[in-house]
Amino acid sequence: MTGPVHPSSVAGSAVQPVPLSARLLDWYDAERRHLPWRYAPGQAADPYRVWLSEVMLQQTTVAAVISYFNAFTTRWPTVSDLAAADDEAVMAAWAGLGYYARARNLLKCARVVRDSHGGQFPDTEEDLRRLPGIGTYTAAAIAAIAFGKRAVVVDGNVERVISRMFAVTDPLPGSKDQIRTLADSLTPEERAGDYAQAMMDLGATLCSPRKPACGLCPWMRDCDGRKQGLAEQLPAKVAKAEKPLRRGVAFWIVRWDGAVLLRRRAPEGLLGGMTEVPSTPWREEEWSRADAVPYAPVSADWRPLRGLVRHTFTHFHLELTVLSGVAKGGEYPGCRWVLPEEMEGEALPTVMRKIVRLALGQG
DNA sequence: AAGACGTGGGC
DNA sequence: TGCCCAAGTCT
Repeated sequence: MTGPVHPSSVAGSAVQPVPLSARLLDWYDAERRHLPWRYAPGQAADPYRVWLSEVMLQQTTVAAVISYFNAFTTRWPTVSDLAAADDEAVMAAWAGLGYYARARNLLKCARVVRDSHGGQFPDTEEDLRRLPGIGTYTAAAIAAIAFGKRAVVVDGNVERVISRMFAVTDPLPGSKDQIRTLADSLTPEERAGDYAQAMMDLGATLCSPRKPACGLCPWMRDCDGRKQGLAEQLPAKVAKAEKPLRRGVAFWIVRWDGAVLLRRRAPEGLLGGMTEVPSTPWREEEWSRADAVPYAPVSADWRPLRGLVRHTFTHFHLELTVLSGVAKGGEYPGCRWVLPEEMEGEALPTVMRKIVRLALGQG
């Protein structure tokens, strides 16, 4: 045997090997999943919806994205609508999805498209790459899916598929260039968008991180990783650093009418631009009451709430205790009074909603 | 050019 | 329970 056996496209003696890409596309056509941002074959993709979905899907599961995508496209049907939106409204609509720099860059990008591109997304990877929040992957994905351009689309799924297919044992992220070159070698000229989505779908379904369904894979016979019994162990990755534990004290400040004092976080950095329950900084050292209270935006007769809020971010664990106090009201810099029934519409990230839940539960 | 940057689900 | 993971980007 000199190489992989390819099925023939036509029965007969003139055996034409079917390229790997064609076999993947056949699989995709048969297994095509219906997602709100996906279009029927032959239907023109709306670059706005492609862009929005790709940004939402960065490091985020399909299941988590669907309701946000539907909410955004209903409320802001075009990139011009989004460009005209209030920052606060967009941040509130994004609340819970995570990686909030994406939402800040989403607005920046929409406004650049409006102001510098006549309201139309550019159609080349190079120009897309210049827009805020669009990196190598997203530029390639939009070029391929929205504009049908051949592009080497490499996300985490593709890295997994390719590293298995070619039995790349060097660990990520060092092997990224190698994987990109190999991915390039398989990428066809035709059906660029379908091929990109097919690769990602393959990684998301059959070629999954654990228990890959090799028996159903259109590339089963060609996969070096499977042949070598390595598939499930790939891609290799360098070990991640341990997450430190940080601690903080949050201040649940209630006014006579039940309104709670919330604060706007700094525009950049962790949870940048989002709303918070005021708190001390988060540090590894434990807080004494005397250490913490000077960070409260108001003075009050503090009473500790029962329990603890635990939350894990990408790079640290967080434990928050909560001090509750009653304040007279008034204005405080960067702060607003919000009734509990209005919390829903606030740009409160999940960790902050955990504090709200804890406090309201002891109302 | 490592590290910052969220969250929820699965095992 | 705790760790790994998901359609990455920015600095």
